Amino acid sequence: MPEQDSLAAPAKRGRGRPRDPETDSKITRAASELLLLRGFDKTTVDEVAARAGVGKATVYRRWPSKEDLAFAAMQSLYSDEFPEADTGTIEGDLTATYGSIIAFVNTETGASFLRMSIMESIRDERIASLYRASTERREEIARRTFERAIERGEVRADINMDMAVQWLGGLLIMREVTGRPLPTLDDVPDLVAFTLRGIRA
Amino acid sequence: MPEQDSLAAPAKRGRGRPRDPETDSKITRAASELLLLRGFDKTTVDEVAARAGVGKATVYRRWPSKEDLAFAAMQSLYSDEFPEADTGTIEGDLTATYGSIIAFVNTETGASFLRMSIMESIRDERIASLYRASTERREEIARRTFERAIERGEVRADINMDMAVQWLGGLLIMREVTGRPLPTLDDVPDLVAFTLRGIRA
DNA sequence: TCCGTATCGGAACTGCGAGTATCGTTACAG
DNA sequence: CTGTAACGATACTCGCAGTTCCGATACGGA
Repeated sequence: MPEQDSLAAPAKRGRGRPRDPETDSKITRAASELLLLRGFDKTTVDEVAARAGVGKATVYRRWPSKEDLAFAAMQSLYSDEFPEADTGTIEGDLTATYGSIIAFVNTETGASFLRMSIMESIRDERIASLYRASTERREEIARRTFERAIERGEVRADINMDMAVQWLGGLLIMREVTGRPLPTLDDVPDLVAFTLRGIRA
Repeated sequence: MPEQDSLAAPAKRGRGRPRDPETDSKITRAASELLLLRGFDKTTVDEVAARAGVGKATVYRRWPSKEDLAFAAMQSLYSDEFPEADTGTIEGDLTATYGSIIAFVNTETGASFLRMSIMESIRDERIASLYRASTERREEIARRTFERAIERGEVRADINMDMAVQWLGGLLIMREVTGRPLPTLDDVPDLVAFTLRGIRA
Protein backbone atom coordinates (compact mmCIF):
# COMPACT_ATOMS: atom_id res chain seq x y z
CA MET A 1 0.00 0.00 0.00
CA PRO A 2 2.28 2.79 -1.24
CA GLU A 3 1.78 6.15 0.43
CA GLN A 4 3.55 9.37 -0.38
CA ASP A 5 6.77 7.77 -1.56
CA SER A 6 8.42 11.07 -0.86
CA LEU A 7 8.14 13.15 2.32
CA ALA A 8 8.37 10.03 4.44
CA ALA A 9 11.96 9.24 5.33
CA PRO A 10 14.27 11.98 4.02
CA ALA A 11 14.83 13.67 7.39
CA LYS A 12 17.32 11.07 8.54
CA ARG A 13 20.00 11.72 5.91
CA GLY A 14 23.17 13.17 7.28
CA ARG A 15 25.63 12.47 4.50
CA GLY A 16 25.75 14.06 1.11
CA ARG A 17 23.92 17.00 -0.33
CA PRO A 18 20.46 17.31 1.23
CA ARG A 19 17.36 17.39 -0.93
CA ASP A 20 16.00 20.80 -1.74
CA PRO A 21 12.88 20.98 0.44
CA GLU A 22 10.92 22.90 -2.19
CA THR A 23 11.57 20.47 -5.01
CA ASP A 24 8.89 17.99 -3.99
CA SER A 25 6.14 20.58 -4.11
CA LYS A 26 7.49 22.21 -7.28
CA ILE A 27 7.20 18.85 -9.02
CA THR A 28 3.78 17.91 -7.70
CA ARG A 29 2.47 21.37 -8.53
CA ALA A 30 3.75 21.15 -12.10
CA ALA A 31 2.36 17.64 -12.39
CA SER A 32 -1.10 18.54 -11.16
CA GLU A 33 -1.26 21.57 -13.44
CA LEU A 34 -0.49 19.43 -16.45
CA LEU A 35 -2.83 16.67 -15.33
CA LEU A 36 -5.65 19.18 -14.97
CA LEU A 37 -4.83 20.55 -18.39
CA ARG A 38 -4.30 17.38 -20.40
CA GLY A 39 -4.96 14.30 -18.30
CA PHE A 40 -2.60 11.46 -17.48
CA ASP A 41 -2.03 9.91 -20.88
CA LYS A 42 -1.22 13.18 -22.61
CA THR A 43 1.15 14.35 -19.91
CA THR A 44 4.81 13.34 -20.20
CA VAL A 45 7.31 13.15 -17.39
CA ASP A 46 9.69 15.28 -19.42
CA GLU A 47 7.14 18.06 -19.52
CA VAL A 48 6.56 17.85 -15.80
CA ALA A 49 10.29 18.04 -15.11
CA ALA A 50 10.73 20.94 -17.51
CA ARG A 51 7.84 22.89 -16.02
CA ALA A 52 9.11 22.27 -12.50
CA GLY A 53 12.58 23.35 -13.63
CA VAL A 54 14.23 20.13 -12.52
CA GLY A 55 15.89 17.18 -14.22
CA LYS A 56 14.00 14.02 -14.96
CA ALA A 57 16.26 12.06 -12.63
CA THR A 58 15.16 14.33 -9.80
CA VAL A 59 11.59 13.29 -10.45
CA TYR A 60 12.41 9.58 -10.58
CA ARG A 61 14.54 9.85 -7.44
CA ARG A 62 11.31 10.74 -5.58
CA TRP A 63 8.63 8.66 -7.28
CA PRO A 64 9.38 5.34 -8.93
CA SER A 65 6.88 5.72 -11.75
CA LYS A 66 4.64 8.18 -13.52
CA GLU A 67 1.64 6.55 -11.85
CA ASP A 68 3.07 7.21 -8.42
CA LEU A 69 3.83 10.79 -9.35
CA ALA A 70 0.28 11.31 -10.58
CA PHE A 71 -1.08 9.83 -7.38
CA ALA A 72 1.05 12.13 -5.26
CA ALA A 73 0.07 15.13 -7.37
CA MET A 74 -3.61 14.36 -7.05
CA GLN A 75 -3.31 13.77 -3.35
CA SER A 76 -2.30 17.35 -2.81
CA LEU A 77 -5.41 18.55 -4.63
CA TYR A 78 -7.98 16.77 -2.50
CA SER A 79 -7.30 18.62 0.70
CA ASP A 80 -9.63 21.60 0.96
CA GLU A 81 -13.12 21.12 2.29
CA PHE A 82 -16.41 22.89 1.81
CA PRO A 83 -17.61 24.67 4.94
CA GLU A 84 -20.52 23.19 6.86
CA ALA A 85 -23.62 25.39 6.89
CA ASP A 86 -25.91 25.52 9.91
CA THR A 87 -28.45 28.26 9.46
CA GLY A 88 -31.25 26.66 11.45
CA THR A 89 -33.47 25.72 8.50
CA ILE A 90 -33.04 23.08 5.84
CA GLU A 91 -33.69 25.65 3.12
CA GLY A 92 -30.98 27.88 4.46
CA ASP A 93 -28.46 25.05 4.82
CA LEU A 94 -29.13 23.63 1.39
CA THR A 95 -29.02 27.05 -0.27
CA ALA A 96 -25.67 27.78 1.31
CA THR A 97 -24.18 24.36 0.62
CA TYR A 98 -25.43 24.08 -2.94
CA GLY A 99 -24.35 27.66 -3.57
CA SER A 100 -20.74 27.05 -2.62
CA ILE A 101 -20.55 23.85 -4.64
CA ILE A 102 -22.10 25.44 -7.72
CA ALA A 103 -19.85 28.47 -7.39
CA PHE A 104 -16.81 26.20 -7.29
CA VAL A 105 -17.60 24.09 -10.32
CA ASN A 106 -18.37 27.24 -12.30
CA THR A 107 -14.80 28.41 -11.95
CA GLU A 108 -12.17 27.41 -14.48
CA THR A 109 -10.24 25.41 -11.87
CA GLY A 110 -13.36 23.80 -10.48
CA ALA A 111 -14.48 22.56 -13.87
CA SER A 112 -11.03 21.14 -14.73
CA PHE A 113 -10.87 19.58 -11.31
CA LEU A 114 -14.19 17.86 -11.77
CA ARG A 115 -13.33 16.70 -15.25
CA MET A 116 -9.95 15.34 -14.32
CA SER A 117 -11.26 13.62 -11.21
CA ILE A 118 -13.76 11.76 -13.32
CA MET A 119 -11.28 10.67 -15.95
CA GLU A 120 -8.48 9.66 -13.60
CA SER A 121 -10.86 7.85 -11.27
CA ILE A 122 -11.84 5.56 -14.08
CA ARG A 123 -8.25 5.09 -15.18
CA ASP A 124 -6.66 4.35 -11.82
CA GLU A 125 -8.25 2.77 -8.77
CA ARG A 126 -5.86 4.50 -6.37
CA ILE A 127 -6.90 7.92 -7.64
CA ALA A 128 -10.51 6.77 -7.57
CA SER A 129 -10.17 6.09 -3.87
CA LEU A 130 -8.83 9.60 -3.33
CA TYR A 131 -11.78 11.10 -5.13
CA ARG A 132 -14.20 8.79 -3.38
CA ALA A 133 -12.81 9.80 0.01
CA SER A 134 -13.11 13.48 -0.87
CA THR A 135 -16.65 12.93 -2.08
CA GLU A 136 -17.60 11.04 1.03
CA ARG A 137 -16.27 13.77 3.28
CA ARG A 138 -18.56 16.22 1.50
CA GLU A 139 -21.46 13.80 1.71
CA GLU A 140 -20.89 13.34 5.41
CA ILE A 141 -21.41 17.06 5.91
CA ALA A 142 -24.63 16.94 3.91
CA ARG A 143 -25.74 13.91 5.90
CA ARG A 144 -25.39 15.82 9.14
CA THR A 145 -27.35 18.69 7.64
CA PHE A 146 -30.23 16.39 6.82
CA GLU A 147 -30.08 14.69 10.19
CA ARG A 148 -30.40 18.01 11.97
CA ALA A 149 -33.40 18.78 9.78
CA ILE A 150 -34.96 15.44 10.63
CA GLU A 151 -34.54 16.16 14.32
CA ARG A 152 -36.22 19.52 13.80
CA GLY A 153 -39.05 17.74 12.03
CA GLU A 154 -38.44 19.55 8.74
CA VAL A 155 -37.51 16.39 6.87
CA ARG A 156 -39.06 12.94 6.89
CA ALA A 157 -37.11 10.37 8.87
CA ASP A 158 -37.49 7.58 6.32
CA ILE A 159 -35.79 9.25 3.37
CA ASN A 160 -33.04 7.46 1.48
CA MET A 161 -30.10 9.43 2.75
CA ASP A 162 -27.67 8.25 0.07
CA MET A 163 -29.79 9.66 -2.71
CA ALA A 164 -30.42 12.88 -0.87
CA VAL A 165 -26.73 13.62 -0.38
CA GLN A 166 -25.56 12.32 -3.75
CA TRP A 167 -28.00 13.44 -6.38
CA LEU A 168 -26.61 16.94 -6.91
CA GLY A 169 -23.05 15.71 -7.32
CA GLY A 170 -24.36 13.21 -9.80
CA LEU A 171 -26.11 15.88 -11.79
CA LEU A 172 -22.90 17.89 -12.01
CA ILE A 173 -20.85 14.91 -13.16
CA MET A 174 -23.50 13.96 -15.70
CA ARG A 175 -23.60 17.47 -17.16
CA GLU A 176 -19.83 17.60 -17.35
CA VAL A 177 -19.52 14.19 -18.99
CA THR A 178 -22.17 14.93 -21.59
CA GLY A 179 -20.70 18.36 -22.26
CA ARG A 180 -23.75 20.31 -21.25
CA PRO A 181 -23.70 23.47 -19.16
CA LEU A 182 -23.43 23.09 -15.42
CA PRO A 183 -26.09 24.67 -13.22
CA THR A 184 -25.33 28.25 -12.22
CA LEU A 185 -26.05 30.14 -9.04
CA ASP A 186 -29.40 31.16 -10.54
CA ASP A 187 -30.43 27.53 -10.48
CA VAL A 188 -29.79 27.07 -6.77
CA PRO A 189 -33.39 27.78 -5.70
CA ASP A 190 -34.65 25.18 -8.18
CA LEU A 191 -32.10 22.67 -6.98
CA VAL A 192 -33.16 23.24 -3.39
CA ALA A 193 -36.82 23.00 -4.33
CA PHE A 194 -36.27 19.73 -6.17
CA THR A 195 -34.50 18.26 -3.17
CA LEU A 196 -37.23 19.30 -0.79
CA ARG A 197 -40.42 18.88 -2.73
CA GLY A 198 -39.73 16.58 -5.63
CA ILE A 199 -42.04 17.12 -8.53
CA ARG A 200 -45.43 16.11 -7.25
CA ALA A 201 -48.29 18.62 -7.45
CA MET B 1 -17.31 16.13 -40.60
CA PRO B 2 -16.31 12.50 -41.08
CA GLU B 3 -19.12 10.00 -40.89
CA GLN B 4 -18.79 6.27 -41.07
CA ASP B 5 -15.67 6.23 -43.21
CA SER B 6 -16.64 2.76 -44.23
CA LEU B 7 -20.02 1.57 -45.45
CA ALA B 8 -20.47 4.72 -47.49
CA ALA B 9 -19.10 4.24 -50.99
CA PRO B 10 -17.95 0.65 -51.50
CA ALA B 11 -20.96 -0.50 -53.55
CA LYS B 12 -19.69 1.21 -56.69
CA ARG B 13 -16.42 -0.71 -57.04
CA GLY B 14 -16.25 -2.94 -60.05
CA ARG B 15 -12.52 -3.36 -60.46
CA GLY B 16 -10.20 -5.35 -58.29
CA ARG B 17 -10.81 -7.80 -55.52
CA PRO B 18 -13.97 -6.81 -53.70
CA ARG B 19 -13.98 -6.22 -49.98
CA ASP B 20 -15.21 -9.01 -47.82
CA PRO B 21 -18.64 -7.71 -46.76
CA GLU B 22 -18.34 -9.14 -43.25
CA THR B 23 -14.98 -7.62 -42.48
CA ASP B 24 -16.31 -4.21 -41.48
CA SER B 25 -18.57 -5.57 -38.81
CA LYS B 26 -16.03 -8.13 -37.63
CA ILE B 27 -13.61 -5.28 -36.97
CA THR B 28 -16.06 -2.93 -35.28
CA ARG B 29 -17.35 -5.75 -33.15
CA ALA B 30 -13.86 -6.71 -32.02
CA ALA B 31 -13.06 -3.05 -31.42
CA SER B 32 -16.10 -2.36 -29.31
CA GLU B 33 -15.56 -5.49 -27.24
CA LEU B 34 -12.04 -4.42 -26.44
CA LEU B 35 -13.05 -0.82 -25.82
CA LEU B 36 -15.68 -1.97 -23.35
CA LEU B 37 -13.14 -4.19 -21.68
CA ARG B 38 -10.13 -1.93 -21.46
CA GLY B 39 -10.90 1.55 -22.78
CA PHE B 40 -9.26 3.39 -25.65
CA ASP B 41 -5.75 3.90 -24.36
CA LYS B 42 -5.26 0.31 -23.30
CA THR B 43 -6.66 -1.11 -26.52
CA THR B 44 -4.19 -1.68 -29.35
CA VAL B 45 -4.97 -1.86 -33.01
CA ASP B 46 -2.97 -5.08 -33.17
CA GLU B 47 -5.32 -6.68 -30.69
CA VAL B 48 -8.36 -5.49 -32.59
CA ALA B 49 -6.99 -6.88 -35.85
CA ALA B 50 -6.01 -10.17 -34.23
CA ARG B 51 -9.39 -10.59 -32.55
CA ALA B 52 -11.18 -9.80 -35.80
CA GLY B 53 -8.89 -12.23 -37.62
CA VAL B 54 -7.68 -9.67 -40.13
CA GLY B 55 -4.45 -7.88 -40.89
CA LYS B 56 -3.75 -4.48 -39.43
CA ALA B 57 -3.65 -2.97 -42.91
CA THR B 58 -7.21 -4.16 -43.44
CA VAL B 59 -8.23 -2.05 -40.48
CA TYR B 60 -6.38 1.03 -41.67
CA ARG B 61 -7.78 0.66 -45.16
CA ARG B 62 -11.22 1.30 -43.66
CA TRP B 63 -10.54 3.87 -40.97
CA PRO B 64 -7.67 6.32 -41.22
CA SER B 65 -6.81 6.26 -37.52
CA LYS B 66 -7.47 4.48 -34.27
CA GLU B 67 -9.66 7.39 -33.21
CA ASP B 68 -11.87 6.95 -36.26
CA LEU B 69 -12.11 3.24 -35.62
CA ALA B 70 -13.14 3.85 -32.02
CA PHE B 71 -15.74 6.33 -33.16
CA ALA B 72 -17.20 3.85 -35.64
CA ALA B 73 -17.19 1.08 -33.06
CA MET B 74 -18.97 3.23 -30.50
CA GLN B 75 -21.48 4.40 -33.04
CA SER B 76 -22.78 0.89 -33.45
CA LEU B 77 -23.33 0.59 -29.69
CA TYR B 78 -25.57 3.61 -29.23
CA SER B 79 -28.45 2.33 -31.24
CA ASP B 80 -30.88 0.57 -28.95
CA GLU B 81 -33.44 2.56 -27.05
CA PHE B 82 -35.31 2.11 -23.82
CA PRO B 83 -39.02 1.55 -24.32
CA GLU B 84 -41.40 4.37 -23.42
CA ALA B 85 -43.72 3.53 -20.54
CA ASP B 86 -47.29 4.85 -20.46
CA THR B 87 -49.17 3.23 -17.61
CA GLY B 88 -51.50 6.11 -16.87
CA THR B 89 -49.91 7.24 -13.61
CA ILE B 90 -46.61 8.93 -12.94
CA GLU B 91 -45.71 6.32 -10.33
CA GLY B 92 -46.28 3.55 -12.81
CA ASP B 93 -44.33 5.25 -15.57
CA LEU B 94 -41.40 6.10 -13.34
CA THR B 95 -41.31 2.65 -11.80
CA ALA B 96 -41.22 1.04 -15.23
CA THR B 97 -38.67 3.45 -16.68
CA TYR B 98 -36.35 3.46 -13.69
CA GLY B 99 -36.67 -0.30 -13.45
CA SER B 100 -35.47 -0.91 -16.99
CA ILE B 101 -32.57 1.51 -16.61
CA ILE B 102 -31.48 0.04 -13.28
CA ALA B 103 -31.80 -3.48 -14.65
CA PHE B 104 -29.58 -2.56 -17.57
CA VAL B 105 -26.76 -0.96 -15.62
CA ASN B 106 -26.75 -3.91 -13.23
CA THR B 107 -25.75 -6.25 -16.03
CA GLU B 108 -22.10 -6.80 -16.84
CA THR B 109 -22.49 -5.22 -20.27
CA GLY B 110 -24.50 -2.33 -18.93
CA ALA B 111 -21.89 -1.43 -16.35
CA SER B 112 -19.05 -1.63 -18.87
CA PHE B 113 -21.09 0.41 -21.27
CA LEU B 114 -21.67 3.13 -18.72
CA ARG B 115 -18.07 3.15 -17.60
CA MET B 116 -16.68 3.31 -21.08
CA SER B 117 -19.10 5.98 -22.20
CA ILE B 118 -17.95 8.18 -19.36
CA MET B 119 -14.28 7.71 -20.03
CA GLU B 120 -14.40 8.05 -23.78
CA SER B 121 -16.70 11.06 -23.61
CA ILE B 122 -14.07 12.94 -21.65
CA ARG B 123 -11.29 11.79 -23.93
CA ASP B 124 -12.89 12.49 -27.31
CA GLU B 125 -15.45 15.13 -28.14
CA ARG B 126 -16.84 13.14 -31.07
CA ILE B 127 -17.66 10.21 -28.83
CA ALA B 128 -19.01 12.62 -26.25
CA SER B 129 -21.52 13.84 -28.81
CA LEU B 130 -22.61 10.27 -29.50
CA TYR B 131 -23.18 9.66 -25.82
CA ARG B 132 -24.87 13.02 -25.40
CA ALA B 133 -27.25 12.25 -28.25
CA SER B 134 -28.09 8.87 -26.77
CA THR B 135 -28.63 10.45 -23.37
CA GLU B 136 -30.85 13.13 -24.80
CA ARG B 137 -33.01 10.61 -26.58
CA ARG B 138 -33.61 8.89 -23.28
CA GLU B 139 -34.27 12.20 -21.59
CA GLU B 140 -36.76 13.14 -24.24
CA ILE B 141 -38.81 10.07 -23.39
CA ALA B 142 -38.71 10.98 -19.71
CA ARG B 143 -39.70 14.53 -20.58
CA ARG B 144 -42.81 13.33 -22.36
CA THR B 145 -43.63 11.13 -19.36
CA PHE B 146 -43.53 14.14 -17.07
CA GLU B 147 -45.50 16.28 -19.48
CA ARG B 148 -48.28 13.75 -19.58
CA ALA B 149 -48.29 13.73 -15.79
CA ILE B 150 -48.47 17.52 -15.72
CA GLU B 151 -51.48 17.42 -18.04
CA ARG B 152 -53.12 14.92 -15.73
CA GLY B 153 -52.40 17.26 -12.82
CA GLU B 154 -50.17 14.74 -11.06
CA VAL B 155 -47.09 16.88 -11.33
CA ARG B 156 -46.59 20.60 -10.81
CA ALA B 157 -46.24 22.58 -14.00
CA ASP B 158 -43.36 24.73 -12.78
CA ILE B 159 -40.82 22.00 -12.11
CA ASN B 160 -37.32 22.22 -13.53
CA MET B 161 -37.64 19.59 -16.21
CA ASP B 162 -33.90 19.22 -16.81
CA MET B 163 -33.25 18.19 -13.24
CA ALA B 164 -36.21 15.87 -13.16
CA VAL B 165 -35.09 13.93 -16.22
CA GLN B 166 -31.37 14.01 -15.46
CA TRP B 167 -30.88 13.38 -11.79
CA LEU B 168 -31.10 9.58 -11.88
CA GLY B 169 -28.61 9.27 -14.71
CA GLY B 170 -26.35 11.54 -12.76
CA LEU B 171 -26.61 9.37 -9.67
CA LEU B 172 -25.64 6.32 -11.68
CA ILE B 173 -22.63 8.02 -13.25
CA MET B 174 -21.54 9.36 -9.89
CA ARG B 175 -21.75 5.94 -8.25
CA GLU B 176 -19.83 4.36 -11.11
CA VAL B 177 -17.09 6.99 -11.08
CA THR B 178 -16.59 6.81 -7.34
CA GLY B 179 -16.63 3.03 -7.43
CA ARG B 180 -19.66 2.61 -5.20
CA PRO B 181 -22.47 0.14 -5.80
CA LEU B 182 -25.16 1.13 -8.25
CA PRO B 183 -28.78 1.14 -7.11
CA THR B 184 -30.54 -2.18 -7.55
CA LEU B 185 -34.11 -3.01 -8.45
CA ASP B 186 -34.91 -2.97 -4.73
CA ASP B 187 -34.09 0.72 -4.68
CA VAL B 188 -36.56 1.62 -7.43
CA PRO B 189 -39.40 2.53 -5.06
CA ASP B 190 -37.09 4.86 -3.14
CA LEU B 191 -35.86 6.42 -6.36
CA VAL B 192 -39.41 7.04 -7.48
CA ALA B 193 -40.36 8.40 -4.08
CA PHE B 194 -37.42 10.80 -4.12
CA THR B 195 -38.39 12.09 -7.53
CA LEU B 196 -41.97 12.62 -6.55
CA ARG B 197 -41.85 13.81 -2.99
CA GLY B 198 -38.35 15.06 -2.28
CA ILE B 199 -37.36 14.88 1.34
CA ARG B 200 -39.66 17.33 3.06
CA ALA B 201 -41.83 16.07 5.91
C1' DT C 1 -8.51 -17.10 -70.51
C1' DC C 2 -5.67 -13.70 -68.87
C1' DC C 3 -4.84 -8.94 -67.26
C1' DG C 4 -5.46 -5.15 -64.17
C1' DT C 5 -6.83 -3.78 -59.87
C1' DA C 6 -8.01 -3.58 -55.17
C1' DT C 7 -8.16 -6.62 -51.52
C1' DC C 8 -6.09 -9.74 -48.14
C1' DG C 9 -2.89 -11.21 -43.89
C1' DG C 10 1.49 -10.65 -42.24
C1' DA C 11 5.67 -8.32 -41.53
C1' DA C 12 8.52 -4.30 -41.46
C1' DC C 13 9.12 0.41 -40.30
C1' DT C 14 8.83 4.77 -37.42
C1' DG C 15 8.36 7.68 -33.70
C1' DC C 16 7.51 8.63 -29.10
C1' DG C 17 7.67 8.30 -24.31
C1' DA C 18 8.79 5.77 -19.89
C1' DG C 19 12.40 4.69 -17.40
C1' DT C 20 17.75 4.32 -16.71
C1' DA C 21 22.40 5.68 -16.74
C1' DT C 22 25.98 8.98 -16.88
C1' DC C 23 27.84 13.34 -17.12
C1' DG C 24 30.13 17.42 -14.44
C1' DT C 25 28.54 20.29 -10.65
C1' DT C 26 27.06 21.60 -6.05
C1' DA C 27 25.84 21.67 -1.13
C1' DC C 28 26.30 19.95 2.97
C1' DA C 29 28.35 16.68 7.10
C1' DG C 30 32.11 15.35 9.49
C1' DC D 1 39.17 19.52 3.05
C1' DT D 2 36.95 15.30 1.69
C1' DG D 3 33.36 12.18 0.86
C1' DT D 4 28.73 11.63 -0.26
C1' DA D 5 24.45 12.35 -2.31
C1' DA D 6 21.45 15.48 -4.74
C1' DC D 7 21.32 18.44 -8.59
C1' DG D 8 20.18 19.71 -13.97
C1' DA D 9 21.18 18.13 -18.29
C1' DT D 10 21.65 14.81 -21.73
C1' DA D 11 21.99 10.58 -24.04
C1' DC D 12 20.57 6.21 -24.05
C1' DT D 13 17.64 1.68 -24.20
C1' DC D 14 13.53 -0.54 -24.91
C1' DG D 15 8.87 -1.59 -25.68
C1' DC D 16 5.04 -0.70 -28.16
C1' DA D 17 1.39 1.64 -30.83
C1' DG D 18 0.37 3.69 -35.19
C1' DT D 19 1.30 3.44 -39.81
C1' DT D 20 3.08 1.63 -44.24
C1' DC D 21 4.94 -1.88 -47.34
C1' DC D 22 4.83 -6.53 -49.64
C1' DG D 23 3.82 -10.73 -51.87
C1' DA D 24 -0.23 -13.36 -52.54
C1' DT D 25 -5.06 -13.59 -53.80
C1' DA D 26 -9.72 -12.97 -55.77
C1' DC D 27 -12.59 -10.88 -58.63
C1' DG D 28 -14.41 -7.82 -63.08
C1' DG D 29 -13.79 -6.99 -67.64
C1' DA D 30 -11.73 -7.58 -72.35
